[in-house]
Amino acid sequence: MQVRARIAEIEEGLTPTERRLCATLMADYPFAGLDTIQTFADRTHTSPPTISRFVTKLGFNGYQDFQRTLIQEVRERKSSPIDLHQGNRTMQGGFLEDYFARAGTLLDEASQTISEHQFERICDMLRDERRGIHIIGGRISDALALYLSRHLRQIRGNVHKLSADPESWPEDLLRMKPPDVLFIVDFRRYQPSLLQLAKRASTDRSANVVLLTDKWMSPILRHSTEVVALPIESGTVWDSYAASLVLIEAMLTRIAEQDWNQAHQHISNWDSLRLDLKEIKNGP
Amino acid sequence: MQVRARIAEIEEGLTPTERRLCATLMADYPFAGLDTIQTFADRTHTSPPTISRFVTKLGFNGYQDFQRTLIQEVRERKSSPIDLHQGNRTMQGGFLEDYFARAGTLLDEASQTISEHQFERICDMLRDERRGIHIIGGRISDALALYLSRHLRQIRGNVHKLSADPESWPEDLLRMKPPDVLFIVDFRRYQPSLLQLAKRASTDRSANVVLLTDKWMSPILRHSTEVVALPIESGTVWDSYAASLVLIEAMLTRIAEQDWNQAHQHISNWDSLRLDLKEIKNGP
DNA sequence: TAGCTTTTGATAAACTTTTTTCAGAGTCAA
DNA sequence: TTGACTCTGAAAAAAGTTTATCAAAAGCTA
Repeated sequence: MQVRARIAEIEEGLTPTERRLCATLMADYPFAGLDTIQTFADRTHTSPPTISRFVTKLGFNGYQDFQRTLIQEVRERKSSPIDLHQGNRTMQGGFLEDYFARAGTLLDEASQTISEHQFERICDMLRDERRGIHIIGGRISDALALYLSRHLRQIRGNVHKLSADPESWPEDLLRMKPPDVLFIVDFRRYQPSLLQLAKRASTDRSANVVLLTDKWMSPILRHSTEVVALPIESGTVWDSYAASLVLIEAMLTRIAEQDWNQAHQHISNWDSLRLDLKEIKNGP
Repeated sequence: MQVRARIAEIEEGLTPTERRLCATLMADYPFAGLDTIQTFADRTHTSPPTISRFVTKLGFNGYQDFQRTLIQEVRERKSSPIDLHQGNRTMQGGFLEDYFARAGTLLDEASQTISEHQFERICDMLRDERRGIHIIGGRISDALALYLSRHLRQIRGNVHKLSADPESWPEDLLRMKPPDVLFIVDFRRYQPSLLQLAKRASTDRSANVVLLTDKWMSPILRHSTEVVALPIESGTVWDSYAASLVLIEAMLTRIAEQDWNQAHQHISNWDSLRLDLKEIKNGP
């Protein structure tokens, strides 16, 4: 309650008209301050200059500065439920239970973040057998990329997992051709090398770049055909990638269900192949 | 959710760049839209005209109209904070929303499955620097094992990720010594080779085997010191490993928080090393 | 009441933000 | 490849918003 506090502090030294401003602001805090200065003036039957002087007295650097501060406050209040949990955690003693609850919240948020349409578009792309699929992740998110590629390979062919090592990327780039898809998982902190890769893939190789990132937006955004930004803040010292995993699973499920016969065929082939290999390995 | 809904409606007819705007807005909804048009353009690496056209397509009467609508939404949501999570649940949405809901259910079940005590015991083991930690997963769950090992390595030393290839296991086994931990992630379908590994590790090398499996119980059960069985049935053709990921994240968080100084030291070292390798930090 | 100070709003200037215009880049079909 | 088309951003124009100036009004003191 930064602004509220400031007002309380200096209210003594204000003029009668300015006190009216305070009252109006408090009555509809903080939204009264989010209108234009003109609207605010009309509502209080004063004039823009009066408002302007008022916020300056409050210590702000103009009306726009004041507004930005208010928005910031609203934004922070939104996330405060999570902070509340943090306080209660030690009291309740249920670290694990609490953590699972937080992850659940992340999932709820995530399902709002991506539209069904976009989801279908991405699935369609990944399902399309005419397209080669190239998958890579950042340092940490690479585990997710790996997960996707392993499973996708069970459903369809022509799936390539790019190595984390940039040395091998030139070859990978050469293998990409127009309708192909480069699926990148990139969470903060973003790696410049991946950005380069995405740039090359989209400009030189005309690949469709699909980006899975967080709300701070990997710079790869610029080179992407599709961008999905998921919540990752767990309210702890570590980010949580639960939403990403679930999204990836949802995609795989969707792709597999759409043409179940084909997918099933693939899985069967793949399984029988595994058995063969195992027998070979185990030997006599 | 007026604006959200409008976006979902017309998303089909949008250009790639405009879809990126959607993603950015959704990722930080609705605050991304409360900045100036210039700031929004910068964040999305586009230009003000693009944003302006976008909101017009959305049916607004200019950017300021758009902003006012967003503020109105915030104002209304403020009075009923619960509806974000509960309200939409009952409304049966599309595939994606449904899938996320199912995953949420899995998490709820999972938090009942493992006791806080057991959780603490496992964390204590993994935190103990005197023990070497050896990690491996089955074919598909290996991605989870990889995730665990990558992150654990940020917190403490002496963490080994075993290769999926049994050829290299003899060496790995030789490296294990009494108080060490072998952390195995094994979901159906279980691999006989992993069972062999677990058996050797526990009998010949006296390692503590910690097993993360599903309710059908990997046969490794017999050789394990600790067993955690998580729900994985998503109600679709594919199993979901969301609960496992969240559990692993919870463990990492717990371990890191417990001795934050030490973990922080590790992370800092690790980060500075990364910076030397010319990687950038991003985000707030 | 006169004279002084403080407060306020009309106006206009300064500034910021948004929209329009226009040309170049890219895409697609023939 | 060409030509028609769409998409995008730079620059300029327009619109909108905020602040500075200044004079009138109000309050206060003698």
